Amino acid sequence: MPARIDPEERRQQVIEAAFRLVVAEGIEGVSLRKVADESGLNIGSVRHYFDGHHDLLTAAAEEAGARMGRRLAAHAAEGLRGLTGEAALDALQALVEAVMPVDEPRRDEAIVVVELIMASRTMPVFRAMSARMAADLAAVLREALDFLDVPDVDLAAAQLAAVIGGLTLDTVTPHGDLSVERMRAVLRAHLRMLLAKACPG
Amino acid sequence: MPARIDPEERRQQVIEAAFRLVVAEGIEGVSLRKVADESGLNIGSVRHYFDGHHDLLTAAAEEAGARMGRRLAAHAAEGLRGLTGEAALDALQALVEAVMPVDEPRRDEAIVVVELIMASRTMPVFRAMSARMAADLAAVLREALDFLDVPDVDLAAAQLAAVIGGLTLDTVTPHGDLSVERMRAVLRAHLRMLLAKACPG
DNA sequence: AACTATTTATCACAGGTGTGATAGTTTGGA
DNA sequence: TCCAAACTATCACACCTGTGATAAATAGTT
Repeated sequence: MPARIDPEERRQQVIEAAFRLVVAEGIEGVSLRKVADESGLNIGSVRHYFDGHHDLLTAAAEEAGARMGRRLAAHAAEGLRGLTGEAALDALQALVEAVMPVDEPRRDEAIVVVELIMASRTMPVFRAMSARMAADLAAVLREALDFLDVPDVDLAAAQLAAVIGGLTLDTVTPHGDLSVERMRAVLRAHLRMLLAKACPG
Repeated sequence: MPARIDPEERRQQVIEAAFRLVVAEGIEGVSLRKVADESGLNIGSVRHYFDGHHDLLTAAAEEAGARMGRRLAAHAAEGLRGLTGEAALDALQALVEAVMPVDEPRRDEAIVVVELIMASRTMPVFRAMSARMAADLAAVLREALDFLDVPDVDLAAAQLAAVIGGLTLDTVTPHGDLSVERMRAVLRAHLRMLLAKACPG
C-alpha cells in the first residue's frame, strides 16, 4: 500500500493552512477550496484527509486547543512555588504571557483561539473545545496563584482570566488597538494588584 | 410624494432584524435575504432603504455604537463625584453594568458589540466604529475613576476595560460560560481592588 | 510485470450570496 | 382624475459554497 507521505503530516499541513486563513479572514474564511489553495493541495486531497468541512474544523479546533495546552504546560506553575516580590511578579507574568499575543506566533495563535471562542457561540462544533480551553487556563491560573499564596484563589483566577481575555481582544482587534508594550504594562499592573494581597499576609 | 411611512423608521426596523440575526448566527449570518425575511420585508424594500449590503452593515454598526454611547451617557459619571466606600462601589458597578450582559437586552447588545469588535479585525467597515467604542468606554471609565480619586487613572481604566471585555466574552460564549451572578461577583471583586487604592490615600 | 490501495484530480449539482435591472403597486398632491 | 414619486416585488446573472460521484495517477507489494 502506497504511503509515501505520512497522512498525519498532511493533515497538519492542511490545518496549518486553515489557521493562516483564520488569521487573515476569520473562521468564515475557512472554505475547503481556499484551504486547498493555501496548503498547495487539490481540494480532492483535502477531502481525502478530512471527512468534509465539519471534520476539518473539528480537527483544527482540536489542534488549537492542544497547542494552547502545550503552552500552558511548558510554563508550568511548579516553578512559582514560594516565590515573592518581583521574582513572583516576573514568573507569573511570564506564565500568563505564554498565552498572550506578545509576539507574532503567539499573536496568531491567540487570534485563532479568540476566533474559535467567538465562533463557539453559534457553532456547536466549537463548544466543547471552547469550554475546555477556559477550564485549562483557569486550572493553571488557580494553581499558580495558590503557589504564590494569593488569597481567594478562585476569584483572583477568574479576574485574571478576564483580564487575559480582554487584553487579548483589544490587542488583536482595532478595538483599543493596544500595543504589546501597553498590554504588558496593564497586565503587570493587574498582577501587581493581585500579588499585593499575598505579600504582607 | 407618497411617504406613508417614515423611512427612518423602516431603516430601524431593518437594523433591528439585522441585530437579531447577529445574535442568532453571528455577523456572517446577516445577508440581505435573511434580513428581509427577519424584518418581514421584501429584499427589494431592504435594498431600497439601504444602498446594498455594505451600507446596511455600516448603518447597523453606527446604530450599535450610538446605543452603547447612550447607555454610557445615561449612567453618566457625574454622580460618582466624591463617593466613597460601598456607595462608591455600588455606583461604579452600576455604571459598568450599563454596558455588560446582565439582562437580556444588554446581553443582546453586548453580543452585537463583541461580534462587531471581532469582525473589525478583518472587515474594514467596522474599524472606525470599533475604535470609537473603545475610546468612548475608556473616556467614561477614566472620568469615573478620577471622580473616585483612584490613582493612576489611565492604567486603572485600562485594567477595568480589559476586565469588562474579558467578562463579557466569557459570559456570551461557552468559553467559561459565566453566569450573570458569577460575572457580577468577579467584576465587584475587581472594582473593590481598584477602589482599595483610593480609599486610604 | 501485475495488482492494489492510496492519493490526486475533475465534474456536476443544489443551494446561497450581492447586485444590476426592471416591472408592478401604492399613495399623496395637482 | 391623473401623474409622478416612493415603495414593493421579481428576474437574472455571476460567483462561491459543500458534497456526491467518478476517473486518473502514483507507488509499494507480491
